[in-house]
Amino acid sequence: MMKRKITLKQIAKELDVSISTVSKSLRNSPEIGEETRLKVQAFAKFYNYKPNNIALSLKNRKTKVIGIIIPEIVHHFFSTVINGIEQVANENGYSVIICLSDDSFDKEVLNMEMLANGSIDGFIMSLSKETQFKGDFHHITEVINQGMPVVMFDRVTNEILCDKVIIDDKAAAYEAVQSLIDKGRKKIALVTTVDYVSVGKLRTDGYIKALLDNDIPFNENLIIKIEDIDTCEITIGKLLEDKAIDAVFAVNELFAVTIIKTANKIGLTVPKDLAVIAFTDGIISKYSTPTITTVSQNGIKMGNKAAKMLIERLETAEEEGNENYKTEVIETHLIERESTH
Amino acid sequence: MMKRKITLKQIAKELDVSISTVSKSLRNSPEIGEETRLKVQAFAKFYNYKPNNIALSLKNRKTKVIGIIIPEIVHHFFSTVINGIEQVANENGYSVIICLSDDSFDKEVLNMEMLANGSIDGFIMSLSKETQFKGDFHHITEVINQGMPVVMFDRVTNEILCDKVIIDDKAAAYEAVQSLIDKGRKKIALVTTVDYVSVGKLRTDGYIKALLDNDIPFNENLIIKIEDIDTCEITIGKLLEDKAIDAVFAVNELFAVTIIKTANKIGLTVPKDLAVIAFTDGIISKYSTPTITTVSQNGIKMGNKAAKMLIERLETAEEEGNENYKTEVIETHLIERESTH
DNA sequence: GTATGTCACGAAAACGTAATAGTGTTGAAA
DNA sequence: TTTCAACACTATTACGTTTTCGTGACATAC
Repeated sequence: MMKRKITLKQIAKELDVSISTVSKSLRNSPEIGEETRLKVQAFAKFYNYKPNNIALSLKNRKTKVIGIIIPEIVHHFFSTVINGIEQVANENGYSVIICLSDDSFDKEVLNMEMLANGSIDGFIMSLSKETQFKGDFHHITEVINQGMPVVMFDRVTNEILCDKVIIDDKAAAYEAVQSLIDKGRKKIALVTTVDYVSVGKLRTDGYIKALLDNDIPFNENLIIKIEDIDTCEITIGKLLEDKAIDAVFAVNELFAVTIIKTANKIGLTVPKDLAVIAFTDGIISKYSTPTITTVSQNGIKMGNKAAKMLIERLETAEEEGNENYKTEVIETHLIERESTH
Repeated sequence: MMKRKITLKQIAKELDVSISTVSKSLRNSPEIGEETRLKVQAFAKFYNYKPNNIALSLKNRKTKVIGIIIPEIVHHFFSTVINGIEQVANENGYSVIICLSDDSFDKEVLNMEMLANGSIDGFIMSLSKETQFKGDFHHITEVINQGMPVVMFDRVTNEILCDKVIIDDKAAAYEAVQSLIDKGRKKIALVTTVDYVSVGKLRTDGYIKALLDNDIPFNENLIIKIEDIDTCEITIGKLLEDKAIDAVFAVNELFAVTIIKTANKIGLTVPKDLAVIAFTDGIISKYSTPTITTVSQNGIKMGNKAAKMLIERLETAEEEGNENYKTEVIETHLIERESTH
């Protein structure tokens, strides 16, 4: 009971050989005679010897660990991305260490500094709201300058040069709004977030472009920006009652489901009176009543791709200066459900 | 550009003192003269010296990292628990490394072995379905025998002696069913999972006990066990049509929402014709139509507690044999919503 | 019989840190 | 003048690996 893991040194002592001999035996070095080699291997197997990861990390100057920094984890999209990252990480012998920024700049910085001191080989991250708001990215520049690769996904910034994985938010929003127009909807509102969240802005752009391309006048009053989900019902109620709209494009499914519930209270039927379409395909859309048409945002693929890019960069001899950073765009598509039927 | 992190050795060389002097200066040792100390500190600050975590881990024989093994992460309850763990871990200077078992025994074993080789100080885990089915826990016994503390949560087993955090599944199920009875429901069905998932069994026990305590005959035909969520609609439909039940207790919210949707199709109104109550308070229950009454299963608290117990055990001098393992029970309560009104 | 080579293994360095145990210089007490 | 302590620093070890470089013993070649 309570037998600490056995080390090379202990094996060496026990068998009365040198540490080098043990190490070489276990790696099947031809330098070691067969008899000794087999003896060592048998002994090691019996005591279930496994090399110590920390010692290996120190020696090899790499940890085989990927650091993930995301705003929150109780969030369908982000946890899906983690799942995607973990899949390919695991396939390639990497572990993932996860830190949450809680959408706080300070926590993001602290966590990154903590992990950057040798704990991981590279970062995969999505920016916190506060970081995007402040526009301060020095902590990211710093780790990159130290030679630690960073892959950003979803909430990215142009101010940092690194690998990125995103969806074409603008095009996807365009497609969504176009689909509403194709179904004969004329007066389409947009329910979005405040502007400093990069994706929010892009989606707004797509919305506007779709309207204009279809010669529908763009009316600023039909855009409402929500900062706090809990107090948005009044704003949404007003939108629905006053503006006589026949469709809403929401930038996330929480907004969408709130809109539907509010509409029902007012006496509007979805989709007859009001078509609703949402960004971010999550679990709510699938189980809401009516089910909600969404722009799928394939988190798994995004995570897969981000992990692949990071590992690729980690494992190719990093000849300084071949930093041809890529931005991968994950394709989206519309999942048609009841809310726009 | 591309300046690797500076080390004690480099500072020592640069300032022409010994490594020890640098180390001691940075830790404000009185052994070092003020002039030298300040000089070193200034230099270190300028070059943003931070001790290398890996080297510290190797030296101190502890990593300040907690390993988390869970079946899946795209899952409201589990991600909430992670959130709870991360909170207190962070407060105490720990990071979390997360591995997913995908409900596979082999992946669980592999991940644990990987992490157990020095990468972490202790485990927080919830058993995979397959592990519970097989009843094979040797991998857990092994890490415990190596002196690595393990805290299990939610899906636990009696066969392993270690700290545990659970909810009183039986009592909570009892309370839920009792509340249905109090509302005048007589014929209450149970929709649950297959038996080898520990929590499923306990919830069934609570259901039965509540019925019997209220002199309601227990009818085995009113219990249906679902193995695969995707093919359950037929089974559920049959239950609703044939058995003339007036309430359902579902062991998770996915079952609950499926039941409601099926009921609607058949022409039953929830809650008038059918009351529905679910275990596991997640995001679906809150946004479903009607909203679903649930037994809250406070994941944050569970994570908090699990992390506290683990850190407590890690940081108290581990005098061998003071293994008075505890099982903490997190209280639950009913969140009344529309589906049982 | 000397030179060369192979075999089988060991010693030591390196990764970066912290702590224990020295070491040389200075000044003061005896 | 000797002795001892204080001071300010250095050397060394240890954590657990892997790897490079040595080295002694023996055999073969010339």
